[in-house]
Amino acid sequence: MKIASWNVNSVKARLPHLLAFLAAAEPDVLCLQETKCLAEEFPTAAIEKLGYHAEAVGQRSYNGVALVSKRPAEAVRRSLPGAPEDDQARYLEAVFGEVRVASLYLPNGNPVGTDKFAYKLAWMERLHAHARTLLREESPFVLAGDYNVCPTDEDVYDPAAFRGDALCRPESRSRFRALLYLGLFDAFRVFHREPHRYTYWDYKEGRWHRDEGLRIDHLLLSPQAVDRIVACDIDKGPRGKERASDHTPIWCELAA
DNA sequence: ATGGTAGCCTTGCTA
Repeated sequence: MKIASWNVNSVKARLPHLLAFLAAAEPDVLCLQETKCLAEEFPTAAIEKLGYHAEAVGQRSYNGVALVSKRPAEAVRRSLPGAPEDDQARYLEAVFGEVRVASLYLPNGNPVGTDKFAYKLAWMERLHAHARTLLREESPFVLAGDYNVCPTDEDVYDPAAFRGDALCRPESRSRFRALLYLGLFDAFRVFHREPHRYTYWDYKEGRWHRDEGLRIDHLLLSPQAVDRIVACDIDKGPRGKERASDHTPIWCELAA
């Protein structure tokens, strides 16, 4: 079972690239973030032509997440528990066979010191509480998405320049580590120890061409999912295309 | 030389 995650930075602007990725990579489940469109405007028909199903939550202009899958989603959860007043479309979770998969778009949190940073940290604490609940089931699950956290300085092209950034602040990193301390695994690091492997490159200043990026898109796996993992990697192909998203997909393969 | 890019029901905000 192949599970991929990709922040597409507008699903409408990226539809040709999205369809090409589905056809080439053939993931069983693809988690999308920053779709930037209402659920009823999600390009479901084009995706269904490739034999995929789609579930989406969205809002105008910002945020929005989706699950694109070969088999239909079951037991769909359309928000992260813990804050019923939170109307930002950042979390979607469903069951596909024996594996539960979430597509999440964690708040960016910049600028530090504002309510945006406080919202990010609170959102991470809600995610921690929810992960703890899911772990009690002792079943395979994958929390996939744009975490907007560089776990260590090895995940940043210029750690000094990002020291004060919400993606690298100690408060963000400690909450990310708290997810690992629960027993979740950073799937990429199960297979790759080398530093400076990125999933995001800023559009500005030629960052892509100089490979100056950040590793902020992650697949966090429950122990029962890690027991099945056979591969995980970053697919840099889509980032190199014309009119690319600023993120590229990360994927893992779980044995049946 | 305080810039640069991309997307959005755009003229400012988010990333």
